[in-house]
Amino acid sequence: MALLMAKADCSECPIRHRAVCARCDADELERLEQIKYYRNYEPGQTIAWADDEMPFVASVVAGVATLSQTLEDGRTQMVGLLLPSDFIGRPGRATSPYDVTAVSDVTLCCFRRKPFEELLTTTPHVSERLLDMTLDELDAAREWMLVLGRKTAREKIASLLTIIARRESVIGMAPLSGPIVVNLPLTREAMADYLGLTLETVSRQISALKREGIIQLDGKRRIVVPDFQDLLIETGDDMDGGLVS
Amino acid sequence: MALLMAKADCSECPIRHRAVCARCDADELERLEQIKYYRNYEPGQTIAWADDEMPFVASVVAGVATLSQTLEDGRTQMVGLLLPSDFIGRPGRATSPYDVTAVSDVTLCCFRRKPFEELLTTTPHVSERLLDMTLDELDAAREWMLVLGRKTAREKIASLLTIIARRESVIGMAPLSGPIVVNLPLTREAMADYLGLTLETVSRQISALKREGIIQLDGKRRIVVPDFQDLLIETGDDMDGGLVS
DNA sequence: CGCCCGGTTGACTATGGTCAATACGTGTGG
DNA sequence: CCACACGTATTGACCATAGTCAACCGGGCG
Repeated sequence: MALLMAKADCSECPIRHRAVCARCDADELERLEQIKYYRNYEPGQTIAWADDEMPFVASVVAGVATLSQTLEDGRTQMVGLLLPSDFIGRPGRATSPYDVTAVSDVTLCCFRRKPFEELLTTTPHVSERLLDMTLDELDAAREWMLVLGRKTAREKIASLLTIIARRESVIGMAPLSGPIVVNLPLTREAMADYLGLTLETVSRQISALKREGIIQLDGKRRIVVPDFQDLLIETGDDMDGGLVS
Repeated sequence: MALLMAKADCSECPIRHRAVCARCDADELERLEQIKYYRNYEPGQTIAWADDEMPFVASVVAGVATLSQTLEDGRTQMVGLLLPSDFIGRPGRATSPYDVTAVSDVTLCCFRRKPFEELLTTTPHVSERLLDMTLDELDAAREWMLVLGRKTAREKIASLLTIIARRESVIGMAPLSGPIVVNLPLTREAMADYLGLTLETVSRQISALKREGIIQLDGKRRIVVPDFQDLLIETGDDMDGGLVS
């Protein structure tokens, strides 16, 4: 279960060097500490409804959350996967056009909106970092557009697994060669919503990849990849990008 | 054909109040003038290849350009449609992961990379505006993810037309009720690349919408929409959003 | 005139969606 | 302790949407 830290010291924070506060010095950190507070959410809990007021912006400290949009008739598309250090909310706007939902136990480091916006104008280290993070998210969204628009179901599944594997490895859990383990916190339905597929197709394609030995299942939510290169080939991407044997 | 302005005065610039320089005062504008120069491109011309060095960042002054990604086997996905006032390039990175292509005659207002990056750190009005524009693009990309992942071919076409219509109306050419005219500068193939479809499917769906009287063609690149509400219904979106009667 | 490019249309196919039955795991209550 | 129910996942049969391949149209230009 999620820690119930009252107001942990920023210098101890697990996302200290990757979140919006990454470039802050001790002085700036102190100003952030003034306006921050933690909140915890349980799996399945809604953090914010689309177009509702959100009194804060926040960093994900632990856990996984999603951003998603839903059409009138129920079709939904996930548009963001929020892992630790990712930022939630838009400065200068009190509502988010997306539903924000906790997928696992989630801990947020929240900042009251108004003071945070003031801080943005007075603290270049924060606004610069936020610009950088936003540009990264824009690149990620555009990469995802390629997946949604042009890849086959099998390639979509492989792409999702490689992206989660890569992000886990950045967070520092595993190297990206040899057999690796991917903890995917998503249900089949959530994967389908992310990939623009139905949950049946997701299930079938995962079964196919398993049958062919490209992945192995260890329970429903843990996937073992014996050879990451094999999985990369299935994504349909340029795979010469980098390592030569 | 595109104007060949040597170094027009910023205060005369058609995108003065919407581009990255929108919030600059006379003083800041002057510093921008120092490092700017114009470049023109012809339809079909490549402005930048993916992963090649770009010595500048730029604002689109006139014309239409696209951002796109291509897989090894030739499948391509457009990930951005650049209209006047849109920004090209990423500060802090010398290459773009996308192909940038002129679709019509294009005029860019270019800034040499290094001086522009220095300006970013010293001129909050520019960096704030850039953050805002980037957040807008992120929202647009995410809206597009919904189109790519969850909409039918017909809904995709309708969505593209409404988006272009909306952007043209912002630029100040037309109201959004009653019969409106959409100038779409894209070939069927470019539309297909944007929508994640084949050009045949684009052609068929446009024919279907025409047959049903929702749109009329005036030449190949000009579309008349007799009733914008009818088109909105075809997008599959929430259409109660706003106007009552 | 004839070619080329962009567009349209048709016939057929394939990929992924729909609907439905079945399996599996976990927590609840008799 | 077992029975059951519920949520999640798998699998199958069938179908619909969009993709493929190919023929044809029409305007502009050498």
